[in-house]
Amino acid sequence: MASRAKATILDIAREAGVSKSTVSLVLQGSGLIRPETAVKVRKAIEDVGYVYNRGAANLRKAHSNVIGMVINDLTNPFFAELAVGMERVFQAAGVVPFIANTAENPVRQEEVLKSLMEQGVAGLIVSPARGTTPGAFRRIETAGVPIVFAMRRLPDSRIPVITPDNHRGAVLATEHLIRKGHRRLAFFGGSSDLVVYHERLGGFLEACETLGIPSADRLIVEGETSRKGGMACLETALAAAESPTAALCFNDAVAFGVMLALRRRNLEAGADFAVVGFDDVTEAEHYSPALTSVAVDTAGLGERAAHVMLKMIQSRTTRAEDHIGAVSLVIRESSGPDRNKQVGDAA
Amino acid sequence: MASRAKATILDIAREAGVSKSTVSLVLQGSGLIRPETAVKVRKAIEDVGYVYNRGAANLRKAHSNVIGMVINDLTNPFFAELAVGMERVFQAAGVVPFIANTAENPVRQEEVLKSLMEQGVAGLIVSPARGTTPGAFRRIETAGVPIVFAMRRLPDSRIPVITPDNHRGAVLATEHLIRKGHRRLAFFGGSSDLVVYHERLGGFLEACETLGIPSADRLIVEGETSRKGGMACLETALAAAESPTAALCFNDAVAFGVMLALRRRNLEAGADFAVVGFDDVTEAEHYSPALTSVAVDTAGLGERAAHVMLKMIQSRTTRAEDHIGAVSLVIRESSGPDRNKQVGDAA
DNA sequence: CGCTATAAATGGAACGTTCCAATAAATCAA
DNA sequence: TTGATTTATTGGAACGTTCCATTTATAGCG
Repeated sequence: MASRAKATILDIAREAGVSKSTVSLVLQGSGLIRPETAVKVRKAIEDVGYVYNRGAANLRKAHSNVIGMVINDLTNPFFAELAVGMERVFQAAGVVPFIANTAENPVRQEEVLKSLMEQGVAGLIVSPARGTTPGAFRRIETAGVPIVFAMRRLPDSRIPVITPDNHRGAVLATEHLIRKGHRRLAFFGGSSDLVVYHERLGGFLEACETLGIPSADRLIVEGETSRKGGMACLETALAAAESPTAALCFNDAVAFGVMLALRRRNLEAGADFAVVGFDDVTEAEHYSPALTSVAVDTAGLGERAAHVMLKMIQSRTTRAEDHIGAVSLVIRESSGPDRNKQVGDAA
Repeated sequence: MASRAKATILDIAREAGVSKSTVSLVLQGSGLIRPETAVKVRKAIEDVGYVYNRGAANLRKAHSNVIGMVINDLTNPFFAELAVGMERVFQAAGVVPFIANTAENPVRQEEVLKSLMEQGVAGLIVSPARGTTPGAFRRIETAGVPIVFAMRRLPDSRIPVITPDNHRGAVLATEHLIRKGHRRLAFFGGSSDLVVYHERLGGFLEACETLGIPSADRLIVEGETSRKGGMACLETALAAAESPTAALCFNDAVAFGVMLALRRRNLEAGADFAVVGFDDVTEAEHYSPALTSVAVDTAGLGERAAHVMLKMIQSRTTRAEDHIGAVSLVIRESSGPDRNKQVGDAA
């Protein structure tokens, strides 16, 4: 079976009785070759079991057709949804995205980026790992390879970013809680080495300010952005002197953790303690009680990021505008008794 | 900034005052070069901002260092965990895995495989999409590129498979339910175009047989392998004349769906209807009630698959033994009142 | 000192493609 | 008929690496 030395363009040229140039033209779908010749060549390709060597091709061609998607945590369904959104667009454009996971580890990220670059990617969409150093992408920038950041930004970088309107989302959610009558509020989860954290926390604080919640009645508990982190946050909060009655969580994972911790204490999310999440992952709707959350249109942002990348590649530029995606509050049961059923308006 | 024509090995040779061959040797970490020379060269590499062109290298080298992981559904945390397990091993081996998602679509899978092959991957780990045609991998086999199937197998293929012991897992789970006193049992979710389905259902039926549950008291409901599918299954089952009191679900997603549907009917999983899942995803433990499930050591299977792949590449063979992973039943609340807290023994 | 053995560095050919300039064949104008 | 134009096809020179066979420098030994 396994025909030894793998077939090259010359083998199929010989097989079809044409020159290698002709085969190359056929491969690229050039309109210059006579249809009958093309058919003959394609048959030879099939017969020989030829596989195209893109590495060799890229040696001469300017651009490759592969795009790298670097994701900081694939096990988080949120980022998986993001990846899927991007994929849809790339597929339609005939581009194959390769996904690489950094597991929130900057060192791993470095390796992954290096490898992708060596592979000759046409562009990179990155959701940077926590703790990424500012210079981590300089190498790539000077190489002239377009990059787009998705969901997360770096403190002082000029790389275009596609992100939801975190500030506005946090404002919407916080206002919602205050309007429900809560006067002592908490912000749960996340840590200050993430720019997103500041954006979301900022929105929370602004809404508190505007609606007259004194800073003494705001509790901020940093923590892991996971279920476990959320559970810890709730424990901390309930141990406080004047404990809060409602919390905006950094993301849905934290919110799920909070709800679990509540249940363990025989408290009910919604009735005894209001919980609002962020990101509105698909699970949120199915939880019990269903989680009120800020919907960010994850897949839509993924699509947008992919489009921006394609545009950048096409116009061979390394610059693009940021995109701040609209958000909306999806009100479900976890934020309190089900009195008003309307959905928050989009930003 | 972006130094135009990107630097090659010759540029850095000139910069360092050595020959291109020397640079190549340094790049490969050959012990032949004098340490001081290596240092000089590495400095030049840094100064010039050189990026290695793996495509060019692969033109001469036998093997590339990239391995493709083709996953049928990245949004399913189960497969994401699998991917993460593989990654761990590959990272340690200095190999970079590229992940591609097929979204359970055979056509997409075809594209993805083609692209990966063109990229010159050293090997492929594949969780085949549902409905994959038997011949889909012939191309790759004849090209002599090693493949391993993970979690799923194809009906009549000689490609090595890494999979959990589905049959045994189903037997364990079913026995557990029967020992709890249930006499009318259901098997929920999945469909017969999946080999796994037959394995799991087979275990269920065998256990029923052995422990004397007549076939009239076994209900089999096919359905989507998702929450939604699970909800539908339960409705169907409760509508039956003599409805079952317990169900083994095809996977955890189905089980979650069943529990949601129970809650909507104001029934409690465990007390009113026993539910057992399959795969034991991390969520299972955190659900309420916590889900009894067959643990398959997902990440471990991923690691195993990666190891097998590395071994195949190293020994340049395209054959390897199948690996059937041990499973264990993790008993939690969803399968009935919390009387016995022990964990099922491994297969 | 000359000779061999070892260590370090090197030039050139090859890998599989693309692309340009050139050719060959067919068509048209005059 | 000849030349110009169009249509298909083709050889050869890149592209950036690796690897083999050499060359050059260094050391060892009698």
